[in-house]
Amino acid sequence: MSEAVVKDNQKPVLHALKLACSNCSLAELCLPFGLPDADLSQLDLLIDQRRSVRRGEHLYQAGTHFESLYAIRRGFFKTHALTEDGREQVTGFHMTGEIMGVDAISTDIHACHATALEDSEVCEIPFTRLENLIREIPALQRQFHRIMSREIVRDQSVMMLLGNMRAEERVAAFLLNLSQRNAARGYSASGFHLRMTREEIGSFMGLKLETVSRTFSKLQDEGYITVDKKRVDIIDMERLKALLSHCSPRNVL
Amino acid sequence: MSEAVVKDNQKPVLHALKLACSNCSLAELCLPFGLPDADLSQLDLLIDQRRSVRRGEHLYQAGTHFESLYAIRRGFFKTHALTEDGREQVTGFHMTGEIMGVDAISTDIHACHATALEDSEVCEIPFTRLENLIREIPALQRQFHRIMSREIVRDQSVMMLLGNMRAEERVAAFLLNLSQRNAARGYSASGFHLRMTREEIGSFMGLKLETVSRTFSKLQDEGYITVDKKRVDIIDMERLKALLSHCSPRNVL
DNA sequence: CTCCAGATTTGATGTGGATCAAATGCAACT
DNA sequence: AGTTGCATTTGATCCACATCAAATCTGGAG
Repeated sequence: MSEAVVKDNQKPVLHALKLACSNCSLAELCLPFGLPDADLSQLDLLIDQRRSVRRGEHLYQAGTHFESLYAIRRGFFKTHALTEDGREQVTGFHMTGEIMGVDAISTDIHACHATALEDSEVCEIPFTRLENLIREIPALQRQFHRIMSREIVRDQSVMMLLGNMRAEERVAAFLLNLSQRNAARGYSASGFHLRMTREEIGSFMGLKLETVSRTFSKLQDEGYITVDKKRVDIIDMERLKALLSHCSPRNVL
Repeated sequence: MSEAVVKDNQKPVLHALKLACSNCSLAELCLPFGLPDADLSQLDLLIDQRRSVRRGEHLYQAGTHFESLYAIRRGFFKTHALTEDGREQVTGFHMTGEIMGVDAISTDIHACHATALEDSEVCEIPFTRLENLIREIPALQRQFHRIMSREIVRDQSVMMLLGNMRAEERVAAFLLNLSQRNAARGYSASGFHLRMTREEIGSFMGLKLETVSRTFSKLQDEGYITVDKKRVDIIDMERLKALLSHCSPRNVL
């Protein structure tokens, strides 16, 4: 679908305007981090396609052939897998500047689905060409390795969460994690709009949707947060963090 | 500290004999997979140090500076982190041919401890030099990316396990995983010796040690396996796999 | 606007695994 | 052999969360 769009003639103009990593504000969260301008423009050449994905549509599906990584330019995604009996397990939530698809490198097949939770745009990064460029630019190589490693650390702290924490702690950790990631993008750390349903939160955190809902209510009653459907405001950040103090030295989700 | 070890006694002789990736039987599980001989010898040059780690000793500790990855030449390790209140969470078990330490790339600080569960030997791979070599050898680059990606996939399937499965299923999945990895190394898929305690298994699987013990007993009573302290034999592999049939990811669309 | 399917909240009840407790087994000592 | 300290097993009880159920809310389609 988006292939057709790219080939249109007027595209190259938009192209130069919109696609360049060199003028992307997300640079320091994304692949270009730490690159000098000269190298940045090489990265620009690599990303010759952008895709927009409407809310509810998938960016890729589990089982399909892997060719590209995707950097989120705008929007919000979940990655998820289905079990044989049809239940779904959410494996992550992803926001602007984050790279999706690295799990597929090991087998050349996507291990999970990626679905937009709001209207989104991604930069498509052909992986073979990225590997070539990585060999030319040490700083890009280092940043790419960091991104993969960060994903491993992130997954391992989710493992700790699922293995050790009770419901209240899990939800607190989840909210604090969203808060931090919002802050890193220049948005409010204390108030935000949830893009996912209670069920998706529960799936990610190993809880049932009813438990997520009850826990939100409980945290609200106890003055940690206010919740109004998808809107969450953290009222007492310190106390919320204190809920987790005994769970982990550093690696909180 | 490891520098000191290298200096003592007869070590350098063993060195030349045993260190070469080129004659290492683990090659296809490890970094050298797919490399032509010419490139292999370059990899040999990189690995100029081997460390032996006695049972119970750590290979590295969380919080220490990261310099090298480690390939397990012989032995068995756990990686684990401590929570503030002193509980430990096991984040993985690692056997011959596997690479440890990739989680530290993101921050240059080790995110977890690595402790030998039996007397072991590892090849130390200085990371900066590995990155240099990776830029020279595309096949090595690809294999390294696969290894990182595989770790991500592995962690995500543990997340699914912790989020979805009941105790019996978790233990079955754990045993089947060990079985597969043994088989991949040319050992028996049906019978093996557990290197870790019930408590460590429980920590990894999000269960208490008593639950692990009870579940072993239950699986034995029902004819799936036999357990005699650390020795486990899988009696009915098919039925054991069937326990998981409805949990496994369905990658078809 | 109304209608309707899905999302959320809240209550009542059940249960799997945690917790508490105690006996036994086993390896490394002396 | 006896002692010590940890690992394991097994039983009894408890509780956090799942499950079942129902009411309410919400947003999108017509």
